[in-house]
Amino acid sequence: MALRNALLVALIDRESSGYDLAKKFSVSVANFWTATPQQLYRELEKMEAAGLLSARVVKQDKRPDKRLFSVTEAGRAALREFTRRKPKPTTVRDELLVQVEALAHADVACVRTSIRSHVESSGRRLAAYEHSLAEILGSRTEDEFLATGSRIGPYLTLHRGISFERENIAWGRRALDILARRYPDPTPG
Amino acid sequence: MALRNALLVALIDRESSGYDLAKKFSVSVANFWTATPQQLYRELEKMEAAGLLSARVVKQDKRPDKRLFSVTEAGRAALREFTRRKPKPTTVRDELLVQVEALAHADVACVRTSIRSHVESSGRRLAAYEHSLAEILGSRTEDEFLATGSRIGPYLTLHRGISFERENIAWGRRALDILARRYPDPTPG
DNA sequence: CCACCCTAGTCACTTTTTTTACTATGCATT
DNA sequence: AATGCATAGTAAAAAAAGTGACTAGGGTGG
Repeated sequence: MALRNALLVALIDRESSGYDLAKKFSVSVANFWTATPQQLYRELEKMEAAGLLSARVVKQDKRPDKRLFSVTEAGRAALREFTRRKPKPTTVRDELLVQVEALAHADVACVRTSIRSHVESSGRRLAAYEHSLAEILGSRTEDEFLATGSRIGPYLTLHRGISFERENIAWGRRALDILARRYPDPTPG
Repeated sequence: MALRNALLVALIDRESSGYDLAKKFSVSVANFWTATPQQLYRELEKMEAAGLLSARVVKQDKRPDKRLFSVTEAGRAALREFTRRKPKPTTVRDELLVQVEALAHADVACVRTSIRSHVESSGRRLAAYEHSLAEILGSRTEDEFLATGSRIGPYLTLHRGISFERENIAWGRRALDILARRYPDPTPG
């Protein structure tokens, strides 16, 4: 029932297909919720059955048909009701940190490679979030936006995502430095 | 199969009961993995059956018996093998951020309350992580520790947890400020 | 003395999530 | 001509996770 709320939010301003949502969940929404495409399609069906969403089929030229979902009045009410409840504590599952915690018993070279690739994907997500933020701000400064803008919610979650990814990158680089000192590469000669 | 690795790490330096682990997962391990006590007990059983752990019962005075689990050679090998594989991407599920994203359609007073309580629990976790870090460092400076210490892995994951919680707190406070300006409390008079 | 919390679990059930493999079409490469 | 990639999904099963209730002794506060 939790993915449900994330879907309501993702759909509230714009009707989308499952496919659109899958992309959205791999970028902006990824910031606070992760889900696979299969999860999305299933949950969308259930939500339509529950009357939270309505769907219409759009035929396309040279492309498969798609079903566009939009939030119904009942869906809006459910979302508002959700915002009144106490949110469940954040859950994090980070295999990289499990590997790092196990460092003394690990294959350190592999862990270093994993950290490097983690830093890279944080860099990609950071760029995507910063791009979205720039889009939201438009030509306004942050102060102007904060005084008058309408998308304060997305602004705030994007900022959280941006600082999270920046910290990921800073942490990863520092970890690599420390590991390079403690576990130097075998140098030729 | 992923909780499994987190359990191997949590047990690798010290045999523990399910109950001990539940506490550990609610503090230090919470940093990178979350699990309920039921999950732990179940997974411990399976891991014992798979030969990754061995268990012994300890009778206690004035307390229920407990079963202490420790990692076997096969368990160590499995952990090392795990560190060689590419870690799965981090998953985050944060209902608070879903609520914030929905701000324009939300009960703002409730969301503000949720942010406040989120900031408070981050504060508690931060204090716990900083305490653990101080324990790891002992009387050494960070530089001395980094040059000679043996618990580099836990040091690094704790640092990640600390910066994460600090960012949570900073973000939450800023969000509350912004919301206070945009949605002022109804002032009497 | 009762209510409640701490230790140390177990059991049953339900929901959620992940994994794997499919169906189709069109477009651009090689 | 075959290959892979993007679009736009569907299906089924297995694994993992979450919820709630229960046992049982001991200690603590009011």
